[in-house]
Amino acid sequence: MDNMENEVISKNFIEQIIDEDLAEGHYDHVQTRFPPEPNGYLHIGHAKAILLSYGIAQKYNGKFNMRFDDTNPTKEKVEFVESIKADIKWLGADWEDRLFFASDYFGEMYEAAVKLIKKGKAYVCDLTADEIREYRGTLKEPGKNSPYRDRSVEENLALFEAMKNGEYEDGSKVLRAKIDMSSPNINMRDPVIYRVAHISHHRTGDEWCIYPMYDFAHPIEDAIEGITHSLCTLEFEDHRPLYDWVVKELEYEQPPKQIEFAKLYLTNVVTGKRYIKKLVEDGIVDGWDDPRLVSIAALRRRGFTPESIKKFVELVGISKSQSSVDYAMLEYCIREDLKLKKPRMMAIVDPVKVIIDNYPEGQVEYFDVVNNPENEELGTRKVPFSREIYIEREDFMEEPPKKYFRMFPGNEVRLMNAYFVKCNSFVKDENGNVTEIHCTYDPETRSGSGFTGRKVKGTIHWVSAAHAVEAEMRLYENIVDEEKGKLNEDGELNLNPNSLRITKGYVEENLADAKSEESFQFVRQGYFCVDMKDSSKDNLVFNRIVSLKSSFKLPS
RNA sequence: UGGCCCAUCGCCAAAUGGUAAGGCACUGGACUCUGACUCCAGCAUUUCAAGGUUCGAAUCCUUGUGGGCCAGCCA
Repeated sequence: MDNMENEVISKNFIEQIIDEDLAEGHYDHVQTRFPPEPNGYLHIGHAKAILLSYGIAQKYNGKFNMRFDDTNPTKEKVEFVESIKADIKWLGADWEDRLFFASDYFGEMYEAAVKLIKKGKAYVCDLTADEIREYRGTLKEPGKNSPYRDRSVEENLALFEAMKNGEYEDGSKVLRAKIDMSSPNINMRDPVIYRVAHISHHRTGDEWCIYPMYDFAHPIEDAIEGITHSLCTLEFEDHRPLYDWVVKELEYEQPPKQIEFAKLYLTNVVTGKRYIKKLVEDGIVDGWDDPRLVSIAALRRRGFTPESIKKFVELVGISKSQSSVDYAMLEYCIREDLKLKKPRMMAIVDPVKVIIDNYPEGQVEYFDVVNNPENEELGTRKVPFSREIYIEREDFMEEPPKKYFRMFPGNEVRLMNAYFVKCNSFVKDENGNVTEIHCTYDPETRSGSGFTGRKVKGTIHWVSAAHAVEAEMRLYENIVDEEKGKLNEDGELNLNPNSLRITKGYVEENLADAKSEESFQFVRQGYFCVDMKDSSKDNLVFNRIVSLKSSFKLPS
C-alpha cells in the first residue's frame, strides 16, 4: 500500500495533442524519432529530447526511430555517429531495428524536389548567396521576387538535373521553394531547399553533389518513416509552416506533425554544443567526457546512472516556457537512485591522522560491516581497524562552535562501525595545521556489542592508516559560465578557474578491487565514481560527483 | 520596432471557466552507528500589470510590461 506511487501526473501538452489526434483519427499509430546531426557529442539536454520521444512512443505502444540527420557533409563525422549511438543505448532508448540516415533518402528527396518543380512550386535560382539575402528583405520589410522565379517548369527541370549532374559550381545555383517573398515569416520567403556542394559525404561518398536543406529534408524523412509526431525544440516553431507546406505539397497521407517543446537549461553548467566544443578544443577540459561537463559521456563517467537521468527528465517536465532547472535537481536524482542500490563505503578525501594511544600496537581487528543499512541484500564486508586511522579534516575542530558534535578536545564520538573514541590532544605544525590527533578508545563500546552505557552525538567515518589504499581524489566542480553562456570581450567564456582539485585521499581497501564505471555511495551522502578512464589497480582515481549534502554549517 | 512563442512560490511544474497539485531548494522539529536517509510541520488569500466579460477568471477579451526565437546555400 505504501509503495503505491499513485502519482496522478497529468498528461503533458504533447500527450494531449496526441490523444486528440488519435481520437479524431488523424493517425492509426504513434511513431516518434530522435534525429541528431552527427556533429558532436550528446549532452543532458539531448537526454531530455531522447527520453521524451522514446517515452511517448512507449506510452502509446508506438515506435521510436533513431535517425541521423546527415544532410550537411561539411559538418558531420562518423566518429560522432558511434558515440551518439552508444550514448542513446546507454540511456536505454531502444530503436530496435529502426536505425536510419537522412542520406538513405537522398534519392527520394531528389524525386520530391522534381515533383515540386513539376507542380510549379520550386525553381532554380541563380542569385548569389549575398543577393539572396538582399532579396529576402529584413525582419520588417518584405522581400522581393527573384528574377529567376518565373522560369518554366521545363527549364527548371533541366537546370535541376544539371545541378545534380555536377554541371555547376558550389554556390552558383540553388533550388528554391516558391512560396511568398512578402511573408512575415522569413522562412517562407522562397527558402532554399537544395544547394550545390561538391563534397564527399561520410556515407554516400561522391554520389551526390547537391544536398537538401534541413527544412526540406526533415519533413520528408519523417513522412517516409511514418513518423506521426515529430518533436523538436522551440527554435523550430517558425519553421513549422514550412514543414507543413512541404508535407502538404508532397501530398503525403497521414502527414507528420511537428510539435515543439522547451529546451533543457541547467543552472551552473555550460550547455550548448558550441561552448563545450570550444572547451574541448582549447584544452580547458580533457575531452568530451571530462567530468566537469554535462555531456552524456561525462555524466556516465561521473557515476550518474541512466535511471537517475530518466528520473531527472521526468521530474523536470515538459512545457513551452524557456526555463533553467536548478542543478540541485540533478543531484537529487542521483542520490535518490544510488541510495539503495550501492554499497556505502568509507573514504577520506582530506585526511588527518588519528592515533588511538591505548589501542595495542600491531593489533588489527576486522569488523563485519553492513554494506547498506537500508538494503540488507547488499551484504556485508570486512573492514580492518587498527591503532592509526585517518579521519576527515573537517571532522575535527580545535575550538568547536556551538552545536558542533564531531571530534574536538575532550569530546567523545563514535567511529562508525567501530568504537567510541575520546580526543585528548593534538599536534600542529609550524603553520598551525593539525597533523596528528591523539585519542583513547573504550573497548566496551565496540560496534554491535549492545553497549548502552552512554551516548555520543557524533559519528564520523574513518579508514585504517595501515590498510587504506591511497587514491587520487579528483574533486570536480562544474564548469560554470559566469555570464550565462555569453562571451567576454576577448571572445572567451568566463569560467570558474578552479574547477578541478586533485588531492591524495584514502579509501578502504575493499575499494581497491572496484571496477571502473562503478559508483559508490559514501558516508555523509557524498557520491564517488571510480574513474573509468584512468583507473587501474595501482592507480585508483575517484571522482566526487555530488557535493556533500549537508555538512555542518558554522554559525555566521 | 515585422512575425511567432512564453509568463503560476528561489527553481521546475499542474490546474483546460468552479474557487492555486506535486517535486527540487529552503526553514523548523522528531529519529539516527552517515549532521545523510526517513518522518512530521511550515513554505503563492493569489497566478507579470491594469482594465473588461462572467454568479464565478491563473484560465476568455483588451491594452501594456518582461523574456525567448527568426533575416545560413547550418541543423
